[in-house]
Amino acid sequence: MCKESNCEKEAFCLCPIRGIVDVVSKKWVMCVLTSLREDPLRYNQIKKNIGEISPKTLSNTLKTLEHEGLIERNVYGETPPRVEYSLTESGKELQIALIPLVEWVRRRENHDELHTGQKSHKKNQIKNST
Amino acid sequence: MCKESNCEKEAFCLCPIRGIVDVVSKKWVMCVLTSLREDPLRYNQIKKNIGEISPKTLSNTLKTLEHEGLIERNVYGETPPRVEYSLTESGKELQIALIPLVEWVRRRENHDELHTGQKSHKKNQIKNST
DNA sequence: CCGCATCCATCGGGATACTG
DNA sequence: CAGTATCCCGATGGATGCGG
Repeated sequence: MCKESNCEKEAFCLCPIRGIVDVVSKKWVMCVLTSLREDPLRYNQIKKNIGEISPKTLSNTLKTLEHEGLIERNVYGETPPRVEYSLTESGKELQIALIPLVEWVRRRENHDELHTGQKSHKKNQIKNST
Repeated sequence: MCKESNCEKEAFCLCPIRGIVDVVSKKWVMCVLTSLREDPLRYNQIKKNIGEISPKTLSNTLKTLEHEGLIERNVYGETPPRVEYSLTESGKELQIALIPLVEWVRRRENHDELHTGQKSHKKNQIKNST
């Protein structure tokens, strides 16, 4: 039994993915992973791709992803220095595992537009009562 | 083209799911959704199921999930008051869409144990340099 | 070019007490 | 029972400047 939600049928418990969901929900992780889908990229290429990300945040994001085994960091001892980031096998498999979620989101957006004429979700979450 | 990560092939871009991933990554969302998988539950039943969650946090979590259309809130005008929460169709479909992710996590945990004798990920992320 | 160091604002979430 | 009100803390991420 999962001790976090006390669900009996552990095979169907969602709690095990809390860890990875914490990771992929970091603000820029999705964008970085998507940027690396095709080819290895260098730090500043990723930065330019995404645009508004600050260097510290990109740095942290890349470290987390490397630590999780989702991307690889390859250093080439050149001057000027050259560092390339690429997806690992695990990272590619993660993207595949996320496809059904992408499709679910797209379906939901379509329903929203059909019923209400606008996208209703995903903006304005409930905020803490301050 | 996705403007967030500038990825050309929008069909494969992960950015669209950032919204829902933000939601499901809230600390207790997975546990709540799992708790509701079988039957409708009342506020304090969910609370007791999960155990350590604070009332404010559970309240906010439920509001967010309701706002996202993933759960339904049913009030029965009784004394003492009775409020039941249940999954909507959309909520059930979300859980189904997450199954590949659950399986990916399980595979990854198995690999970790085979190679290192322990679970290596999901603890100690890199923290901000303070 | 690839970052790290520092400062700062914001936010999610815990603990606890209280109310309709 | 089903929440709200209040206070508090740690973590995240933006902006900017510096270093190898």
